[in-house]
Amino acid sequence: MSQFDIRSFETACSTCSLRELCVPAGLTKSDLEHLSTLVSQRVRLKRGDALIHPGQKFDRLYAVRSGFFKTSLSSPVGGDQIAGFQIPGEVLGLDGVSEGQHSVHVTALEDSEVCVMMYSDIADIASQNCGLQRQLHRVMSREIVREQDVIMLLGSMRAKQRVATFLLNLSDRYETLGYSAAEFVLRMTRKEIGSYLNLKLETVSRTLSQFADENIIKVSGKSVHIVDIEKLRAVLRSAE
Amino acid sequence: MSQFDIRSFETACSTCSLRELCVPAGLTKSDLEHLSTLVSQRVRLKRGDALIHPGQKFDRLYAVRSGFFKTSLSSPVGGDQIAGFQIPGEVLGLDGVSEGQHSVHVTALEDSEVCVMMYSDIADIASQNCGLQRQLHRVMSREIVREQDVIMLLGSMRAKQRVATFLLNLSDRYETLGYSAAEFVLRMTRKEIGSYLNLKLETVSRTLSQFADENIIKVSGKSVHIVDIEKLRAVLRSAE
DNA sequence: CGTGCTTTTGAGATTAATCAAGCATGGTGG
DNA sequence: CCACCATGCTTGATTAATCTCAAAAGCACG
Repeated sequence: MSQFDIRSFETACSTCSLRELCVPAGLTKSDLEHLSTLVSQRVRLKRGDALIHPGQKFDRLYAVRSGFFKTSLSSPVGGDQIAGFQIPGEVLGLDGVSEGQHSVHVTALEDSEVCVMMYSDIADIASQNCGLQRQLHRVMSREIVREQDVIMLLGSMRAKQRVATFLLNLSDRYETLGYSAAEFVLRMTRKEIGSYLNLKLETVSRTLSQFADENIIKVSGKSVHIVDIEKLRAVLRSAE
Repeated sequence: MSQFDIRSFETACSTCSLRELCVPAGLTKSDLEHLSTLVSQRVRLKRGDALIHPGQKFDRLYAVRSGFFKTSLSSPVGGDQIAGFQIPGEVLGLDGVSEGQHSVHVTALEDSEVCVMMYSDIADIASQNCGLQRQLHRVMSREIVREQDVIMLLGSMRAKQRVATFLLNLSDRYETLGYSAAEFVLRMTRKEIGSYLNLKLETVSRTLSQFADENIIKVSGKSVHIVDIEKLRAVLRSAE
């Protein structure tokens, strides 16, 4: 993917503002020194650029440094299904380890930057460094658990509950990053939300309008303001 | 879970009939010697026994040696959602690595046996043995990809396509184990199939009957005979 | 300051859920 | 070994949730 603007290495993991949320989380200072040799480069992407596409050879992992990504799967039935949205601190490319090539499509939804880690380097360093090995396992397992959450979202909820879960999840993750949990901008379209939640875009729009009518949220285009987070949580418990 | 019948170690991985389908797949002979020290014990479970329950401390992984399992998630909305079925050669417990405790429920659907591998042993050995480290990563990544398949199943298919996908997937996996791809016994109830596919049991039953009417399969209770696998595959492509 | 894409909203169609009844199956005890 | 009971399965009729089709309004970008 040589069309990208490649920046030389500037910030070490040990001084990165994301270090507590990203791969370095929980590593000791000496582990971190090992890790820092790992990030071989950074890549900048413009909105709409693909970072990973199906069939692409796997040899590296990415950590989102800034921006916003979507991960989608191409259905054998036709069409794409969005499996997740990634924000800074989250890792991309883990699907490729098993077969040596990627099965997913990863696209930047806004101008973004990722840190590149060669898998061969990771494997080398992990075998010398227990903490880093453990952390790699944790990152992979976290992805397994995250996908289980998506399976539950799709498998056991009504439209209102899906949209509520989606908003609460985004809110949590933005809060973890130090942003407002109550106000944020949706980086994706209604259609993309629908693809993720297995709803049509009209249903997403209607559900958001309904939440607004009930004074749970305020929506204006892509900006969302969660007015009453308890009511939003209550939607999950409601039977309807 | 000390109520289980624990058998002492009898068969080494290197001579296990599942070695090409299980954790040992792709390892060299010397890797295998390392691996064999890993399987500390076997556990037998009776139908209905729980192997893993939510909140349980994570310290080991399991490989299915014989039998049949279901993995389910408890929904915050209430009720359970089945996230997958596991047959011999498949690995259980990977969700626990990230937080040190399990989030899933794993239950035997028939009398079964699993090989137990302590995670601390795995980590030790993997750091000395590249092949095994790589294989562990592959196993975890395969689980990520498997779950992506479930997300797609739930997110982009109609009832007929879901049931067809379910049958084709089971057929493939049984074939890999050396069993018939055309005839097999469903180990789970219609309700459990429905929970996995996000359909009600009546819909599962109706869809199976419909496939039978169209001479795609023969069904008699829990036994399934795939009569025309091409027609079954064609269901996936059909728009309706 | 259009022009095209996204979003909203409405009305009607469709899929699968729900409710309901009877039938098969498998395990149990006489 | 058979009868019985509990559980699981099938099938039908109706209902509810979401999709589809349609039209207009809002926005964003060139």
